[in-house]
Formats: sequence, C-alpha cells, structure tokens
Amino acid sequence: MSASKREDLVRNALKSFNRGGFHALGMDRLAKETGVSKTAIYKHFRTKEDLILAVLRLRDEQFRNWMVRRVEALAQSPREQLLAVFDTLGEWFDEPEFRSCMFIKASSEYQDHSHPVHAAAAEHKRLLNQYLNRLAGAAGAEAPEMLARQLMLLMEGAIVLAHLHAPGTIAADARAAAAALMDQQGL
Amino acid sequence: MSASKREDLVRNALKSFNRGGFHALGMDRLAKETGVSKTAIYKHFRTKEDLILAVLRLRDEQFRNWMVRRVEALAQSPREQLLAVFDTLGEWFDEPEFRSCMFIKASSEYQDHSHPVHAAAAEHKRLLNQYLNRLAGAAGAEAPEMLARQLMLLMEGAIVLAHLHAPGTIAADARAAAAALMDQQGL
DNA sequence: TCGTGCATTGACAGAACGGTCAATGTTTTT
DNA sequence: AAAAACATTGACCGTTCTGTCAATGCACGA
Repeated sequence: MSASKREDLVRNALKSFNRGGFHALGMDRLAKETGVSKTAIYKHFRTKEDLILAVLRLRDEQFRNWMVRRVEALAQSPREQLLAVFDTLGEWFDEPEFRSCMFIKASSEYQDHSHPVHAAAAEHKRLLNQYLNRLAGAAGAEAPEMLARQLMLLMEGAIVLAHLHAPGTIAADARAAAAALMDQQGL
Repeated sequence: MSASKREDLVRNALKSFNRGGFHALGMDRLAKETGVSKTAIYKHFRTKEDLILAVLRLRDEQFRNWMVRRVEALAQSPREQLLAVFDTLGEWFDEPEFRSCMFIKASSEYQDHSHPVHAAAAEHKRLLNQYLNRLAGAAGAEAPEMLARQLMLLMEGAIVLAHLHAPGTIAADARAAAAALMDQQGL
C-alpha cells in the first residue's frame, strides 16, 4: 500500500501546487489539503524540494502523454498533427482548472539554472521540443529543428498569454501562425 | 529629498525582486539589500504588495521606454521596426542580469486574475500588444490586430525559453518567424 | 495473546515571515 | 538657541515557515 499512498500524495500535491505557488503553499496547508499529515509526508520525501521534484516528474509524464494522445486522436498525418498540437492547447486553456504551465511557474520561482527544479522545467520543455522536432521531420519540413523551435515559441507564448489574459482566441491565433510557418517550409 | 529617496528605494527593490522571487525575498533581506531599514520602507509603502506594485509600475515604464527607443534607433519604417523588436529582445536576453520578464514571474506567483499584481502584469502586456498593434497598422498589415497578437506570442515564448534554456538562437528564431508571419500579411 | 514493526499523529523547535513601535537622531522653523 | 517636525533605527509582535520527535494506534506473525 505504501507505493500507492505515495502516488496519491504526489497526485494531490500536484493539484495543490497548481493552485497556490510553490513558495506560497506551505507544508502545513499542503498536509491539510492532501489529507496526509506533515510527518507522513516527510517520511516519503526528505525535503519540500524533493516532493516538488516528484510532482514535476508526474506532471511531465501526465502532460506529455495527454498531449500526444489527444494529438493522435485529432489528426493522422504529421502535418495535421503539428496543427493539432495547438487545438489541444486550446482545450487545455478552456479547462476551468487551467492555471498556466507548472514548469513555467517553477522556472519563475526557481530562477537559478543550476537548481534542480529549474533543471526539471528545462528538461520538460526540451522533451516537448523533441516531440515537435520528430513531427516536423516526419512532415518533411525543410528545416525541422528550426520549425520545432519556432512552434515552441508559439506554444509557450500562448500558455503565458492565455494565463495572463483570458484564453479567448489565443490558441486559434497560435494555430494560424503555426500554419503560416509551416507553409513557409513547404508543408 | 523624500521623493527621490522613495525612487531610489523602488529602483533598488526592482533589482532585488528581479534576482529573488516575490515570495522568496523577505522584507528583512530587502531592507539589507536596499540599505533602507524596514521601518523606513513601511513609511513609504503600507504593505509589501504596495511596494511590489510600485516596482512593477517602474519596470513597466522602464521596459517599454527602453524597447521603443531601441527599436527607433535600429529601424525607421514600421515594417523594419516590427522586426527590430526581436533584435531588442536578443539584446535583452544577452544581458548578464537577464532573469526573464518580471511580469511573467509576477503572474506566476499571483495567479488570481483579480489580484492587483496579476492585473498589473496583464496591463503591461496589453500595452505592449497595443504598441505592436500600432506598428502593424502603420506597416499596412491586412489584419493588424491579428498580427500583433501573433507577434506577442513569439515575444512571450522567446522570453520564457530564453530564461529556461540559454538565450542561444531564440531571438533570431523568433525574428525569422515574425518575418514569415509578416510576409503572409503582405508586408 | 503477546510482541514486533510500521504508519500516523499533535506538539514542538528554530528561523524567517510581514508588520509595528517607542526611542533616537537630524533637519527645519522661529 | 529652542522647539517643532520629520526620518531612521533596532528591538519586538504574532504568525507561518520547513523540518523533527516522542507517543500512539494498528496490523500481523509467533
């Protein structure tokens, strides 16, 4: 039962950290919100930072799995899938629990590049870039790395602006921009 | 002298908050770093939040002034100026003190849209959007609002990724993407 | 039935948090 | 020179922070 308890804790902590910030949410309130006493939490994780890292690992897996699945459900060809990425973003933005990207927030609160939390955030984005890179290559882009980096720009920008203002047409704007960039690469 | 003392305080606080986060940096350390005692700070600002709002007001003015000036120095025609925006971003990213955008970080730490700090961040981005909008209109874009929103996506994305990874080619990638989007609008 | 081991707990420690206040300079006015 | 006005300070308040620990409950094997 210990493993599943731990997973439950991380899953609940994910939700709590998503609402409050990392520094803003203390361990006492976290204990209350997860229903796990502080001492029990510290049995599983040596420090708050370790717990945050576990939360980010779960979130990385969760988010990338979800995105790949949704994209594959929405479109078949690599070209269409690249566009579908922005449709999935739109779905995400419209969720009532949407509160920006946990990794962008993490890198905002842990600015030092050598900090493990910052490194975890960077790694997550690197993996997303890799995914777009693969799609761009399969779609036959002339410069797949460049296209992937540019689509990453649109994606991160969309996340930030959807959180700052209301979601509105942001995902659609990003999708249209992505289409234009793909056009330019002969897709 | 009171007015200038206050301005000094805000200017120094701006630097300090830029290094540490908003929640992460306490008032005691802030007092030490600014050289102004805590009591003196609270003479000028009722709460920490008020000080943060003053810092953000200064940063908004500072940043937008700097960007407009640099852009006008780098290019004359509206079309060239739109591209020059991304050159100025590149200059910013390469500064050793670059630590992402203060407003993105603010909206990360103050997620509630009704929170004054979040609102200040949203307003800053709205003003930047307005600036791009004006340039896009002057350049003769077919859909200037749309183009401005898309360039905002590239800009915010570039800031986030330049902070997460190293600056690298990010500003150049964003500039190339902007050129493609402007092409599409007949510019 | 009695231990043995493990999970859980409330209370606590020491430091740091935002914010306040009486006391002490330091000007400025008369 | 005396006094009124202002600026600044270190010490302090109650709370909350991360992290700890002795005590308790509880399952399970002998």
